[in-house]
Amino acid sequence: MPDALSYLPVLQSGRWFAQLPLALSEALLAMARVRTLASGEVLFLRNSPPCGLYGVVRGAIRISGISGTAAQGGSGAGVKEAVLIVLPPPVWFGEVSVFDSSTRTHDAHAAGPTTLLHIPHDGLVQWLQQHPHHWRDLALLMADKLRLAFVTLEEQAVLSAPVRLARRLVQMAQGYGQIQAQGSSSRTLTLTQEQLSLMLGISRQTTNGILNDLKVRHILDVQRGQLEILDLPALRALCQKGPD
Amino acid sequence: MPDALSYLPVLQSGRWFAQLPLALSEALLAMARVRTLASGEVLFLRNSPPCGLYGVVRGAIRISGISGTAAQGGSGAGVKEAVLIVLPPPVWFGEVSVFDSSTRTHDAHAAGPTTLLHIPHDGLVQWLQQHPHHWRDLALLMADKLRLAFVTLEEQAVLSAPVRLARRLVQMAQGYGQIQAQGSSSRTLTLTQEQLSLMLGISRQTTNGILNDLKVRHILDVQRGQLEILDLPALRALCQKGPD
DNA sequence: AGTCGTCTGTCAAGAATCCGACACAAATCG
DNA sequence: CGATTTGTGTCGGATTCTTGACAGACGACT
Repeated sequence: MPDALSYLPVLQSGRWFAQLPLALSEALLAMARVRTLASGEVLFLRNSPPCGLYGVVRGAIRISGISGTAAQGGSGAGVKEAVLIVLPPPVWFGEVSVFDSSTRTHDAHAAGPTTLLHIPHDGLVQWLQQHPHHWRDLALLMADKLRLAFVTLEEQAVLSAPVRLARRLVQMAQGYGQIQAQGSSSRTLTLTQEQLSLMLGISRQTTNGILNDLKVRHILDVQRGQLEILDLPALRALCQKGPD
Repeated sequence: MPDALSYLPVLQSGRWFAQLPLALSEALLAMARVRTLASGEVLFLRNSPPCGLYGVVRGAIRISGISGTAAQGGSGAGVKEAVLIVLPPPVWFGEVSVFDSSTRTHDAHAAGPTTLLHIPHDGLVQWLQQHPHHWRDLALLMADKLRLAFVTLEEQAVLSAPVRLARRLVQMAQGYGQIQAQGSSSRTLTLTQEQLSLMLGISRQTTNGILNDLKVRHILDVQRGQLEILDLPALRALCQKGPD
């Protein structure tokens, strides 16, 4: 089991972590426990008590609203799963419960084999009580997410499905604003079309149609369970309103 | 000009403010400046620098954004305004910028004659630096909003328009979870149908249709520029999935 | 190798929603 | 007071999206 320190390079590529005061980032690493999850394994479920802060260092975590991985196609009352987001490295999450000690609002599953750093709740809170000005640093994580949520909410209300899809892909490629350096103009996203459709609140078929269109235009490469962005500038251009 | 203290009863009805440690709530009141706005007046605009924290004590503040494509269509194509939310007393807002000192993500206008308490940015930050464990208390405001945003995001993706409308009305009637005591089973909301439609991301016509349906069923009273909830339990019942 | 489950591609029917248009009522304002 | 603006009610056609269904492709497992 590798030490938390060995993931420092990954973590440093994240905007939030990289900007932390040394005292806090070192304390986080010192308190961190490395945890690995198999694909699909549950990290926590809705309404479970606060368990601390997590940082993704490998794989991804799927945050979803209504659990239902039973995979029964069944034609009955479709209990739709609402995937909120799929978090890639080096994103940190779970901080809301650290602040208000309230229960989780969503389920968290591993999307593929995943490695996390886990900062247990009690230890973190105790440390913060002794170093209270770092509450602000932790709160910056919430501030980022709140801004992101506002943007997403606004887009959802105003933009058409194809544009929303394009924007989401761009956001994901940039680690939801958390990845600092990039340089590479292409990037591979590991998720199924169905997961993507659930994130956008549209049907799988519609998603498939839009994806195909992007594929024909050589903007994306679509493969089983993953998407590769071939032409990021073109994708960005589609993020404006113009449908076609 | 009344003193900030005179608004204490209103403020105390809010969940967040009421639960604050005395030291913080007293400091807020001491730093607060009372500010009144005429209907439609601008409080701040997107991209403006952080100006501090605000608490609504009378009237309401409309938080809105515009899908910012700066494209001036020759045909005068609609620049859609996306209303995020209309904040009634005793809601506090503007805290995100206090944490990250970054610019505003949205426009804030007065929806009707409005009175605010304004805690200027610099003074608040300075005070918090001297009492750093209160950063956490302020962060609770963000935690509440993040939870609310997550729920809204999920609803937007999964629920039908009529259900979303019902839920939004219920939420508004409860001050988005910020109003503690209630008791009154009816409540008047001051907003136009168009604003409501923009909040939900549906067209005015669709909104009008749903509203009419609720009116016929004596759940709502619909008047020019305002809605009155007549039957809150019935409205709550509609918040489940069943369309009709 | 063969089987099975998942993911993808595609179709057509039908529902929901949007859009432009228009009439009308209520507020606002000179 | 009449003129203008703003908000509401309503229509029908165009558009988008959903639903359900099915076939093929790929990967995993025995």
